[in-house]
Amino acid sequence: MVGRIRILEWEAVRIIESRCTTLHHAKQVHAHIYRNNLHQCSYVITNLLRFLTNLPHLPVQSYPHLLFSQVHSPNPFLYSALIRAYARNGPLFQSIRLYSSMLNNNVSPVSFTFSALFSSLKNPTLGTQLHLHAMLFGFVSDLYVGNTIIHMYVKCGLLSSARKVFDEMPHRDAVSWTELIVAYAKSGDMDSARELFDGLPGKDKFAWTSMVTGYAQNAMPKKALEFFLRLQEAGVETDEIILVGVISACAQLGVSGYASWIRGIAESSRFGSVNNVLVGSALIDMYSKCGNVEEAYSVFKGMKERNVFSYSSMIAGFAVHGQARAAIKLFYEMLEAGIKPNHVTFIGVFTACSHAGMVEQGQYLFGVMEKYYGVAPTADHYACMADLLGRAGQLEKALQLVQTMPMEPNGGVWGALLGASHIHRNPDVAEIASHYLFELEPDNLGNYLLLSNTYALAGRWDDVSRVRKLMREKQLRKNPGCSWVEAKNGIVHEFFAGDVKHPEINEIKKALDDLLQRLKAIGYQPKLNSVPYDIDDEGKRLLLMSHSEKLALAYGLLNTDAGSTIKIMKNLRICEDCHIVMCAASKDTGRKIVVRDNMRFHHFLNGTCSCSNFW
DNA sequence: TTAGGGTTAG
Repeated sequence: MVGRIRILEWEAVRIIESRCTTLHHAKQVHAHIYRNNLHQCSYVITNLLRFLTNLPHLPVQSYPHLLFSQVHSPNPFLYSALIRAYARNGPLFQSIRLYSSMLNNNVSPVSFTFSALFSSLKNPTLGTQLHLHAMLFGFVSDLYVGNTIIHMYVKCGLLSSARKVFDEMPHRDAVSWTELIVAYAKSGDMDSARELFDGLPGKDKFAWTSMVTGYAQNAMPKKALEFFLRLQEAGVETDEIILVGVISACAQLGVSGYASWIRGIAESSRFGSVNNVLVGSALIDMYSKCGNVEEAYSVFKGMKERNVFSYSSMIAGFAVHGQARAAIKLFYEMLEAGIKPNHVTFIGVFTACSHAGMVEQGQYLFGVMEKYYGVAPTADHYACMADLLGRAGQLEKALQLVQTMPMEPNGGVWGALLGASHIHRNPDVAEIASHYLFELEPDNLGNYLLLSNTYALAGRWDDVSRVRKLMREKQLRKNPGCSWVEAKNGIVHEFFAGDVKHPEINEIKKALDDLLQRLKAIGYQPKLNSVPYDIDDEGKRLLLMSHSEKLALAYGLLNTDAGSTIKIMKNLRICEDCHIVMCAASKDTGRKIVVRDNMRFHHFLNGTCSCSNFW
């Protein structure tokens, strides 16, 4: 008889494994189990639960508990399986209650009990208590339990506790290492991640990927590329996740040479943009950040499948390149394709409206985003609206919106208002915005500069010195302006404001001087009030001449083929005078000039800019 | 029974 039951149990588990793909099937299988009088068998029900928990979107609260309650004397594995079910799909307190009732019924936990408890736990108090229990029952030296405890501490943000567990583990595996490497990377501590990685004996694909994506996510794109090359040398096969990390690194570098290099690698792998929505979306973002929005769109068009990421990246791409109408059009195409926009999509849409002065369109969509599309506006969306109204010159309305918004305005909101006050030279609104900003972001230098420049534009030099003094007291120093330009051999040259170090500086200065003379002949006047210092006009003229983007432009004119686009990147916002010069130079030389500043892209062609002077 | 993922504004 015993043997017969064992065969039946085994048979039931086999049926569970082959048939339980939906809740409906699970119920059929359960009926079969009941008919065969196996519904009290912990082993069979544990397996059924295991499959149920892996099925997505199941009402785990009721059905699994029903299964469980039919078993008269559940064994520790069945308890643990239900604990895991509750830990995964909630409510969490049920899993803790089950654990206590297990102890009360004198059922001793097994290691699986603890890994089930820890797997989804994010409560540090509970986590620490259960860690103690695991120690008392002698399970902390178990590899799985140790790994889930590390996982739990990482989720709770207690990195040092996680590290302590790691250091004390008698046996570790690749999971233990990677879990910690990723945790350090996510916390921004790439040095510790690197240290662990270097000490890892057998570096597998997960570990390599974590380093590449970690560097990419922490704005260290060159390091990310370096590790990608090392990963290839180590013979690790590239997959879509690695590619996405490297593509994102290339996007940050913004250099077209790197872009076409990684594109080639991606397209010649199994993970090309046509079939892989992840790689495709990353490429869209990369091309638009490299200044090539046409290529971004061509990747987008070529994709077989598109999701909310692909659409949102493309919309944001159009937005920062000043193609607002294309962005809005794509937004409506997205809706027609049945893809639900998310909060990021709306940021892109509002940015587009804002840079094109499309106030009514933006306000309309802001008004209906929750009602029609189920996306509740966040403070970030309010920041976009403050920007939209503010840029369009409706500063009072923008201020009113900020003062009546339903949540606490964040730095972005006041920052948008301050930026708009600067554009429209309104020191009064600028003062209100900076009052809050200096509280929220006391060390953000840009805010002090905007306020001081707004005072300067209004000629309020006493206030300028007051803000500058504040900056000195806080020991905030201005980042030097810096620009990069791609020469025709793909090498990137760097220029600082007032640069004298470049080996060809004399030729560059001569070329710039010649250009400015020609531009003056067709009416260019240096915009002296772009200089926020109280110095004489000649000093202002010299300072403007030495701006890094002008040096980069002159270098680009000397070192790129006639007819090709000159691509310049700048770490700060382009100044009004440089913007005028770029416009005029594009007409004078017949060249297309693309400038990526820290805000957006400017496409200069035949005397005009894609931003329509909205930036 | 635990580990790597793309879109965001001032």
